Amino acid sequence: MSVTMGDVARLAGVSTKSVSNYYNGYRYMREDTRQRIEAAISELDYRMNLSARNLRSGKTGMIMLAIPELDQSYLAELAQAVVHKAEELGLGVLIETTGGRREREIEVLEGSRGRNVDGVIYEPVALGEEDIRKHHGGFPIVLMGEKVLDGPFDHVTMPDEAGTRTAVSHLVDIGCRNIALIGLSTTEESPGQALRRKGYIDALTASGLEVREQIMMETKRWHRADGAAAMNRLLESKEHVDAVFAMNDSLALGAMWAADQRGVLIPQEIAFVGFDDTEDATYSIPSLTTVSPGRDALARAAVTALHRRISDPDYVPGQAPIVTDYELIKRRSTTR
Amino acid sequence: MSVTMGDVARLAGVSTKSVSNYYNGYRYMREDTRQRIEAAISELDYRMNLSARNLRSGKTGMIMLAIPELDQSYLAELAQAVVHKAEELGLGVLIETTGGRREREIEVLEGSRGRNVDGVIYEPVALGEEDIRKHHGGFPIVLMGEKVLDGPFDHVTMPDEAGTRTAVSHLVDIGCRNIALIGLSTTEESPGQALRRKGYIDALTASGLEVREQIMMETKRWHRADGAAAMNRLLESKEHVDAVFAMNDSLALGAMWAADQRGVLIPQEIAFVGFDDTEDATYSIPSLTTVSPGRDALARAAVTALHRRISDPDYVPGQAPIVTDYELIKRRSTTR
DNA sequence: GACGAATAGTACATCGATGTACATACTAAT
DNA sequence: ATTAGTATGTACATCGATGTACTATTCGTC
Repeated sequence: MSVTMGDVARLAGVSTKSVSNYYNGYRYMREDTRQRIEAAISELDYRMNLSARNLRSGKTGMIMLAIPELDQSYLAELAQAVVHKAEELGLGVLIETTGGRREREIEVLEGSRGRNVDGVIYEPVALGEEDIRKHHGGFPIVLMGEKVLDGPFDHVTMPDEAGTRTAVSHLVDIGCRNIALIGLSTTEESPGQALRRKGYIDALTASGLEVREQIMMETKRWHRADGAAAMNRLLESKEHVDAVFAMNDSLALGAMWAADQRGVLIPQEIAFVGFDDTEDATYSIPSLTTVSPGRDALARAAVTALHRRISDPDYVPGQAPIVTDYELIKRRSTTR
Repeated sequence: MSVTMGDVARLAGVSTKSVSNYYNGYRYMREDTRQRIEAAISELDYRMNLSARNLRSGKTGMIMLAIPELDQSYLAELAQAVVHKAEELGLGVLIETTGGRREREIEVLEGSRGRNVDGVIYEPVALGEEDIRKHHGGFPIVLMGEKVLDGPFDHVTMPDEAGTRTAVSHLVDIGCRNIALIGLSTTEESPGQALRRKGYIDALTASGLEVREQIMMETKRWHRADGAAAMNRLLESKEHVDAVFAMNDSLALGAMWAADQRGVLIPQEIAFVGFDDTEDATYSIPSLTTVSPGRDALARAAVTALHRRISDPDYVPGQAPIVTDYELIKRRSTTR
């Protein structure tokens, strides 16, 4: 059927092991042997069967990235960064989307989605500490998002709380006193969500402002449509609002859009801040002030940690999570 | 080391083949045998070694999606759709980004990126007909984008030319007479790009309008930043322009942003139309008129065709490309 | 010119699931 | 009672690359 290493070896007049050695960069090989092998490979148009290599070596050279969805700017940009970094290390990336649904997240965690990977970078949304401990399938995992438990996992995370605090404080600094929140969960809260909520409340409290439940809006997901819907509810409620902090850029952009539709002047009447610093935020009209959470650094850290965990059997996952730096990017949506 | 099928078989008191049969849904198995096997599996917490299965069966259950980049809304949304459809068919998706670079595209095509996949969905940008014919590595491929050659490939494509013509005609209909184009290539043109250019020129010609090279702007890539830069050049050139057709939504949004920055009124002074109907376009301020190219249908068609090609040895790739339907979505960026 | 170290290459078993070919048991109909 | 299916299960070779363990050759140095 297909060309095997044995065929190449025969043509080159060497053993299959020598061909294998050639591919694996074995040091001790005479130049002419190498050339004969190369000639045989191209003559036969040989391509190695990776399933066989994987079986024998016990590795696949692939990692899985399990995220809620790809069609959200932040996650797409994150995925892109992960793919890039993985490529540098010679790893392929299999992308699995969970839709943030519990049952799918458990499947991924148990490994019953049964993909052939050496390890997983995993962003849980719906699963809590107990679930993760219980369903973990035994393969290397790097968790993105807050450290929810001690366990044999690396954690990489962004400064949700501090970033949010800084963002909300900035709104206070420019004179806002009625700062709405968009993005609370309608169901169970993800860890990152909880921390952003906490950051918001702390910032208000620290500035002596009242925390008003009426202007803390829930959304089902974190897309533009959800932000727009939440903003509409907020405007219809007639609560006084002079600023909005949204839990991510998509929500903020959707909210801005809804406000604009109703003739609200941005930022004069209502200022907006988002979180994530996606490309969209730079080029929105008006451009959006947002928290840049070190997305690339996060992706690099995750892939690097996973790679180390896979290739070094003695590696022990760090107990402290890796936290990236953040920066508040001030743009026109908060320029008064 | 790890639990094998043999261990399960021993515990259940059957042969390994029976365990294998269990996994593969073999019809003839007594209920109590099935239950013993299930019990043994969960007792041992057994997980099948997929490399072994892949080696033996010659398939991997994985397909590759090779696209220029993930951090562009259209491609992210496309990837999401592909992952979803693939999941329905039980396939995993490995994502490889080429950056639109020739050498990377060739690597993918030759299979020297050496990933373990049954087939590839491939969106070439920098490669021409000759390249594809020459470098094709022999595995099933579905090409996205214009049909560049006859060969053992399925093609799925969007109505680039007709969509563009409709979009530009709409600008004429609302009274625009000086319609700029943004998104020409600085280097070699991709097939889709060529067709959009053609659609633009044809629409102008059909309306008796002059085709002016001075207002046909080149961009290096198709991101917002490129659109903004092109718009700035256009505005600085002092050429009279009352509308912009951009080759995709990102370019259009970047261009709109740049125009807004310079105080241009949108759409009164300049109207904008994009292509792709990404989520961003719905929620931009003002919302963007754009061509919806049937993204989901495209993704479904591509995955379905590839799946059939992989699983049915008699399947012969269609000679005619699969072309999706399009629709012009009219929004505020062209409402006068 | 003899010895150890470095260099170059080989034969064969092995990774773990599945296809092939075959052996029973059980049922229903002749 | 015999036959012909149908249902249920097994033994063993096999997929293709690589690790192990071993042999053979070369080289520098005392």
